[in-house]
Amino acid sequence: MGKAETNKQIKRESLLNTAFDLFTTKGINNTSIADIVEAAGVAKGTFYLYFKDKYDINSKLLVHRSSLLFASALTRMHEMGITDVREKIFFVIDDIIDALTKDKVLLMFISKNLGLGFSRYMMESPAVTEEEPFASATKEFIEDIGNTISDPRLMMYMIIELTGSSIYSAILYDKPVTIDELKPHLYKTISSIIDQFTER
Amino acid sequence: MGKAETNKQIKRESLLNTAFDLFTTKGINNTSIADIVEAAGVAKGTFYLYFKDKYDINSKLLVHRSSLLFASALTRMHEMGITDVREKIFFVIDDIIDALTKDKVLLMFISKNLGLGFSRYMMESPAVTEEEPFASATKEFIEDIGNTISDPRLMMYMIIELTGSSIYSAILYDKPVTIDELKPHLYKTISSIIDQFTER
Amino acid sequence: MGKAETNKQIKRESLLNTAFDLFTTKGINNTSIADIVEAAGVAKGTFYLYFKDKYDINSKLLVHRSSLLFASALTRMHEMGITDVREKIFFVIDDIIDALTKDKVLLMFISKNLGLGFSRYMMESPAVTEEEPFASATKEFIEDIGNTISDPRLMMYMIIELTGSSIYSAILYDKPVTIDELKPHLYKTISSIIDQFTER
Amino acid sequence: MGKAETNKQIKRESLLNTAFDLFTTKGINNTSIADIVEAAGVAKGTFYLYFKDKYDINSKLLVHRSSLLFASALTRMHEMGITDVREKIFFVIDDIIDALTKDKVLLMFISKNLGLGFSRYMMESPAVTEEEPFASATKEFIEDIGNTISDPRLMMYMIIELTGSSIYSAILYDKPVTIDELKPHLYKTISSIIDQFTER
DNA sequence: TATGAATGAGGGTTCATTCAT
DNA sequence: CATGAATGAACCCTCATTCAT
Repeated sequence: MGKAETNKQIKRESLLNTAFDLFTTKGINNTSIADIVEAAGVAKGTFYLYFKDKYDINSKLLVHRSSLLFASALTRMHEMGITDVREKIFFVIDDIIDALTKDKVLLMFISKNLGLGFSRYMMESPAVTEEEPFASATKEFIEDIGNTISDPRLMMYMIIELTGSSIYSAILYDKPVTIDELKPHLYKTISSIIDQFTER
Repeated sequence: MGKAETNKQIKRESLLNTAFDLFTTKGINNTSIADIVEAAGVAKGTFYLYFKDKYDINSKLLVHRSSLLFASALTRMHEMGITDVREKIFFVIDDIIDALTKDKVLLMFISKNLGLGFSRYMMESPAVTEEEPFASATKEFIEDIGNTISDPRLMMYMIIELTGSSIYSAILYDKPVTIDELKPHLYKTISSIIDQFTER
Repeated sequence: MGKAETNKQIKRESLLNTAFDLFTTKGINNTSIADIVEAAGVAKGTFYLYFKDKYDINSKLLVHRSSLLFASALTRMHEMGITDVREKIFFVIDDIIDALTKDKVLLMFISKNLGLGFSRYMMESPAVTEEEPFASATKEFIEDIGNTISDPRLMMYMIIELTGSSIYSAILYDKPVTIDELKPHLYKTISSIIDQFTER
Repeated sequence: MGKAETNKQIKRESLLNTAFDLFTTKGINNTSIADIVEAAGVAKGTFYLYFKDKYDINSKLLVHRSSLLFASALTRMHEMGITDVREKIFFVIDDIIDALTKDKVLLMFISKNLGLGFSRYMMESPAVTEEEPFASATKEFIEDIGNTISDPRLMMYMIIELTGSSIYSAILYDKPVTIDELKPHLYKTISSIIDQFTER
């Protein structure tokens, strides 16, 4: 609780934020630890008190930022009191797309790191995430929709892969169409994926 | 044509193949030019007679290897004498998935380089590809299906993104399901995407 | 005397013992102060309350451990009530060899630190030793044998150098012979050294 | 033979000599590779073309310098046409002591590196020495005296250990006596060691 | 063309030491 | 007395690139 403890958190946060800025601006390969500490205003040795190397800080950033993204979408979903499964899925997807449209830097950061395999990270490796709140929220969501969906994990995998990979270029470069032009087709396809997995 | 000319080609090929092996084994970041020339059996200076740096050799590899993949699928498609558009699309997708299932190293190499944005590379940047045969084949294919498809580029974009991102984990890790378990769902979804874009 | 005083001694001892273990295991060059304090379970700053640096703790260890070795040999010698000079010398040498044969780690530690020049340390530098009991015991011993030996310091120098340097490899590696095979030759040579210095 | 090859040797020699000077002046622990290359007038990277690290250059120096010492003593011995074994041994010992008395820096360098165990290095590890001429010369010498000596290796071990450890302090500090005062006693002792091993 | 020795800037990492708590 | 976060100098080592041969 003391002043020291607070100071530590400030240093850590400062390093995280600075690293995020530099990684998204110059790329992780062109960012040196010297760059990070200089911009963060701490000594070089201090970096190593908090992180193993720049890949460590990078993965911690990734977990933290993308967890927030998904968690806040789920929170809002609950606040809305939505009950229908299809509506739930669309709400979450839509919320995340909106957030990423507003925060293109975050979109680039997440895309570069996850590459193909967006969902692997989101759905499987709780060991990697290490963030209990997020992991449990994801699990809960999948169990929740499991009542009406035959294979909820596979369905979410397909939806997330399709969405994650197709919105990137649309949001950032309006290519091959703008995100607003893409959405109708995307949602129609998602809808048909849900159909496939809905028990009749 | 002469012996010298041949020797040059041998050196170039040797560097390309060696670089591919090292990049896929150790990753491009952990591969130095010293590593490449040593394994290829040429002198350090020789490298610079053929390539600008290791990113240059990497992008040339990417273009070459993935062009072959797509071109050979199209060739086989023509050989089969398929006329139906839907069948054409399925044939090409299936052929590429088969090839990548058999050559996982190539799958990893392509995935790591393209990340999200598989289709951007395949459909758009002729400047990047610089390979006429491949670029024209792609163009031709898109024009070909344009007769029955309302927005062929967007449709191919969605199909390729969905396919490219979802098969990676399935082929390499059998996660969340094996490629054989994924295929029925993938093809059903592709089918519904084609439906969306088919003029009635 | 109080509890605080005791606690201080515990910390100091803990640091000394930990340092000994690490120095003999990893070598002094590969042992950092961070290593020592971590293993000893004290804070970094605490180290500097007791020692100047790792070379300080090393030399204090050396003095302490080798003093004990020699002092206990002399004590046992007195207990035995030996009177003959030649017997005294052999008893002390034998006792130390036995002790070092049983404690090879200590042998390595002393050897590494003293290198050539075993006797310089034992016979001369009272400034380095700073340990009165040990210094006086040595002095007393030399004076004691001075009655029958012409140049007791030089004689002890030669005996100690010969012994100290030849037993190391024999005890640790059985090279070029085992310590038991070496002993007869060693003692015969020591005997002839004593002869040289014995007044007739 | 070319100019390049010569230049390489010059660089290597320069690094070796510079390192020797610095190691003997400042000690190996206080000498950085930056110090060495700066004094040698080459770039940092050049160091690594010839040596693995500073311990590598150190051990190469040790082998080279001490080989020369022993080899030149043997050469002179042969030139003298000495036939008596006892005389041979005394000649070699005397020659080396003379050389080390004249080159105290070399004496310190060798002493610091070999510590106890001078003879282990000289008599046993041909793998460490890697210098054929020296190794074979040593072997030859030992075989040579084997005709009249029962266990020539053990005898040489004892002589070398006694000599190596006792002359150090005498030459460098005149302690406990000067080298000239030590010699008579040393030789008398060596003589009695030879006696022990001489077959009657 | 081909070579490979030489370069030296640059990056990652360690660690003794300090000092506010 | 004791702590341990913070420091930043120092060091090791790599490696893309050049250029005389």
